[in-house]
Amino acid sequence: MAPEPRKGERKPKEVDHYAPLSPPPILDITDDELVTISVRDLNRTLKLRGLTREEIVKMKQRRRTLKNRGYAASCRIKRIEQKDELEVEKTQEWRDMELMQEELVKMKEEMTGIRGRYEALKRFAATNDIHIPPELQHI
Amino acid sequence: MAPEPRKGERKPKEVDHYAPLSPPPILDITDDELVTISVRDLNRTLKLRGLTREEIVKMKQRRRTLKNRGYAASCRIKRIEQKDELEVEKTQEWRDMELMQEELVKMKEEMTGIRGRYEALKRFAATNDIHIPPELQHI
DNA sequence: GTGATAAGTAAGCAG
DNA sequence: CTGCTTACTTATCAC
Repeated sequence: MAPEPRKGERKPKEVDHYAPLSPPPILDITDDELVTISVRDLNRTLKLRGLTREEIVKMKQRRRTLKNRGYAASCRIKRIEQKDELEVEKTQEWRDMELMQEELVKMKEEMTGIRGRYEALKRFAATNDIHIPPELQHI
Repeated sequence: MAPEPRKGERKPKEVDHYAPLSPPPILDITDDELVTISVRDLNRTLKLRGLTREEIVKMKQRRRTLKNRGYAASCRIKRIEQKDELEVEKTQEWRDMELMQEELVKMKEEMTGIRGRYEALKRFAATNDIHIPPELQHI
């Protein structure tokens, strides 16, 4: 089964907004390469090709934009992960609460039982004229 | 105390990207007015001013973008509200859990106490040769 | 057309 | 400069 598309989902970018149709790409480097290459290597390549200052600035900006694209993606991922985490924690706490509630109920029943027997014992003592020490008489 | 600015906060939009510097605004309407006016009224005004088809399309697009800006804002607000809600619920559950835990501890202490007295009562009976009915002997 | 949402772009802050 | 986060823009989807 396909992973059901989300609501406003968009296809990943295929065209490169930063490579103007004319003039053609000044360096002929893919987005992936440009965003991966080190600044040092990029500068060297730029210098070797003899790009103008303006072209260099454009290439740098294109690189920055590509980086930003990645940052934005990880930021979104992080956000939904945190939300999922919160929900998981909530569910877990809810389960713990249920368990505790059960334990509490069981204990209350046990308490009622023992209280009953304790009272019965005292009544038994009373009807048989047995004198119980005072420290054993309450509740 | 100022409401501490958020991390990547940006100034709200002041300039209108959709009103090109030249030629000047084709309709001289503010963003707020444009996004508020009804489609019917907008169409009437557009027709009255005798705008070209292209200008009308541009104006419509500007309106759509302004609307989208609002949608995006409410979407963001909704998201942070939901997150806050989750956190509040988590905190509340945590509090409830604490209370329940306390109650459980108190009950366990009470139980220990009553068990002790019950046992003492039975020992008292035993040392005094009192015969307790079998249904009152366990625990 | 309206509203919502995911992805992408740009501004601004922190390090 | 890098990385992140927010506001904004755009593409899409549902109604």
